Amino acid sequence: MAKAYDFAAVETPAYEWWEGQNYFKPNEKPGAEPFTIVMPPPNVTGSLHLGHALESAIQDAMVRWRRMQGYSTLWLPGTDHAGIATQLVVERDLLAKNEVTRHELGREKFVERIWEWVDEYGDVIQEQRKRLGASCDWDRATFTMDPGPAAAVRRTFVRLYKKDLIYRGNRIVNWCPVCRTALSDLEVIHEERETYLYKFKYPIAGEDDHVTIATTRPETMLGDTAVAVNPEDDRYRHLIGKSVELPLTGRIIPIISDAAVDVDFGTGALKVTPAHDPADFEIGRRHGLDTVTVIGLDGRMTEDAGEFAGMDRSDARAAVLEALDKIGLLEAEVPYTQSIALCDRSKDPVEPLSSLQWWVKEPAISKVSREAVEEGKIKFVPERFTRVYYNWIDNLRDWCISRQLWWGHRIPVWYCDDCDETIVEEEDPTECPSCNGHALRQDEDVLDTWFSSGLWPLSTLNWPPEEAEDFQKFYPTSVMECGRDILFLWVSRMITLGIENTGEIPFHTVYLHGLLQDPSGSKMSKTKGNVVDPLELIEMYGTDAVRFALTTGVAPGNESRLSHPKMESGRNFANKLWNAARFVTNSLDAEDAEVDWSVCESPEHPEDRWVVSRQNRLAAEVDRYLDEYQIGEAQRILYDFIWSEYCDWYLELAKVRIRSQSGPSPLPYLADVLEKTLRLLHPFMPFVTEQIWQHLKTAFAKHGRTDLGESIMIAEYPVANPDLFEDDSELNLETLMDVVRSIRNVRAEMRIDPVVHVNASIASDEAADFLASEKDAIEALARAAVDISANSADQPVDAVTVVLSRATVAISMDGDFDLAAARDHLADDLGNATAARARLEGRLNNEQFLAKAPDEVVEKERTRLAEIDDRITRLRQLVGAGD
RNA sequence: GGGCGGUUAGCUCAGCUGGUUAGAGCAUCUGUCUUACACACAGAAGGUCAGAGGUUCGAGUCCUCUAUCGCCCA
Repeated sequence: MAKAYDFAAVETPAYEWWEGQNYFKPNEKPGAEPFTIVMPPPNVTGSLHLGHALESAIQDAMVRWRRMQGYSTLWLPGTDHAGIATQLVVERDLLAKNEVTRHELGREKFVERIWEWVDEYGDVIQEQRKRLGASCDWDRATFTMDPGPAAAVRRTFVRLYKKDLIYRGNRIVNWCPVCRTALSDLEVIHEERETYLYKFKYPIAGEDDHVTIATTRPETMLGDTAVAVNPEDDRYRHLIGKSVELPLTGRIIPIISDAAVDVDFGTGALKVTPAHDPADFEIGRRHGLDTVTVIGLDGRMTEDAGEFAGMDRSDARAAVLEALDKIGLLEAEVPYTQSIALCDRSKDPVEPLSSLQWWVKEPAISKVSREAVEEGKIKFVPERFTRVYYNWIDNLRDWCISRQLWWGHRIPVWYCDDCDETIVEEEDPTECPSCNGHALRQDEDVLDTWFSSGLWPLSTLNWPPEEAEDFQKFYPTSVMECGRDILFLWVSRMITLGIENTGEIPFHTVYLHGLLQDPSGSKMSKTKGNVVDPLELIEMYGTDAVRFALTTGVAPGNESRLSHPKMESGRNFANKLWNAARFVTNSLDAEDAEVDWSVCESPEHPEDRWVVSRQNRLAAEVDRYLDEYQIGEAQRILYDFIWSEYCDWYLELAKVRIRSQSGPSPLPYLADVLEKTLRLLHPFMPFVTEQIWQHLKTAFAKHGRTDLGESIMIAEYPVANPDLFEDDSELNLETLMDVVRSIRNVRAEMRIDPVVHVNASIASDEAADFLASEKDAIEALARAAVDISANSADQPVDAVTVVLSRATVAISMDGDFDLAAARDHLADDLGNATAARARLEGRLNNEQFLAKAPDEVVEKERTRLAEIDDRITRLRQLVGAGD
């Protein structure tokens, strides 16, 4: 093995080999329980970003873990057609290359062009994902515009329409003049901006009086069809029933009373623009007001805006203000912080417009989704998202699903021009069922992209039909893992549509990860220019390191910052593991006698018993954490075990025995524990573990062990054997470590040259025999000449003495050293111990504690008290000895 | 306005059924190329767990309030 781990040479070949071996496919073992994750489909136009990397790392870890446990594991990949995004990308490309607009090209040709684009670039992002080690079944990859998903879309639309859960209606929508389409509420973001609240005087018709209204959107006044006041408002009650002369238009509009008017906002008098404000729209409906549309779909003022017609809406705002000012009707401009609605894609202000769109009756359809969660059929990780989800469900409004785009699933609705019949069917109709006419026109619009992604767990499994093999086997899927930012946009819709279509939940667990931030804690975004390309990071640190950095020490649902030190730490860990393995394989290679593997489950030597015990506890803990979806914690304890126990202690201890060739050989444990630990770690760091495992396999084979199988990724995930948990060995090794550490500490504090050996006299009541058996180890690790006795009375007085919980260590050496300082240390220790004793005693003298605390806790405290008493006795002797 | 979070070492964060003296990585200080690893080793220093109340034998952990930062939905 090379001196350092070279990830660059390993990763791509390993991935290709795995894929070629078909390891990513669900196993066909009879009786194997399925485990399925449906990958959130990235946009076809997208390229891989860190969010995908995080998502892949988590999902791949879950999937690899379950696969190794023997589940018939399926991770389903796919891509999303991403309506607006893709249309814009191709539109720009078209303009740049061919200098034609999509309108010049025409719908049919343009859609063809998008398909060409998708065929050419659509795979890029998933090819990139392979670099992350994602073990998904690529043969099952699905695209949301494929015939399968298209059938799912039609089946669902028609079903919902026939159940009266989808309707077409004229309502206020969020209109993006840049994207030229309606948007759902979820595609609108809100941003606080410093603007002005303007106050206008509207003259009362036929009187020499006026009413002052306040607005943040002056240009809409051209479309006002009433002024509304609150019926309880004494200031304006006398005006109700009168009219005002709408400035700049000359229209006479009524003053009406409506309880919805907030008396405290602005002047308390509200200008009502039913065509351009959702609240006004409702007022207009209640009072039968006219609707005057003054802003068009292109964001320009319409003919009804009179002299302002053709102006851009923002120019019109300035012009209206100027015009009103000129005639003395602009009363005031007050600075005002306003939350404005922006299109999530174009970041342009959304224009509320009244228009005819298709809607899903969300409140009605989503009731079952809430119930599924309430009944515990679907669980959120972390659990707090349950409440977030309820809050969302309880405040739902209808979902606008039609989009004025060309790219997407065309709405399966046809209108008969002969008889006005509306036909909603899965199959394209050839004639009107009502009049048998053929003048059929399909609805021009396409569906919201999220409508088809909402069917993802169904369509990736080839539903419809219900009989589809994959659907039968893998639905409901297991875990839905995605960013918490798409809980409403995506997860809730999958739940709703899954239950609506099949009567069954689409997945039993929703695991939501937090968002990634840059090192300073800012959200990563293209506009900020702080996005990091995961592929660059992979080049720098290796895939395993990047995966490790993304998911270790991160709690589910929490934001995390990614930094270079974190990735360095991951890279260093991979290298550490590599080098430990290098030592093990070298040691195996250097051993002439064949290693006896049969002893692995029955260790004799205390060091071996210890490491086997620790390893088994590790396996148990990792299993528990993974069951609880605590991937970060699982990795943390793996890291700790490998670095701080296996490498720092077991391996160093083993060296001593290998050198001296005395006692039972540590080699079988050195190798076997490493091999099992690699398997435990594999789901998180797939490449380095596979590579090392292959080296181990070769080294094992030389010693007659050939049970390792083809690849670590299809090897069995280790299961803890509680029979091998060993409290005594663990306690003994703790004592050994304490002794070694105490000597090292004294050496460092006394600035003793590393080559100088010191003398250590160790006294211990309980552990003398054990420590005596570890004499070689202690001497080697502490660089000391050691003698061990059961009685501390024999220890030298002119030494630096350290009192440990199960031993007293007296360190002496030639030359000068500061005994007084050492004695001060002891006095401090005694002080601390006495204080700790007082606390313990207080607790144990408390009858409430004795009565109410569990027996084992009380017992533990008693043991501690005995230990501390012992310690205090020994400390007193030493402190006294100096006097 | 409604909802959900965060506040733990200099920095970034773990700490999920309440139970020893609260942990890690990075940074810092001291020493070391000790034959697996300087992407390393050994040692050290560093915290009133935001604040105040409460529940409890026992609170970083549960409850209430306050401060402060953030996110989501209107």
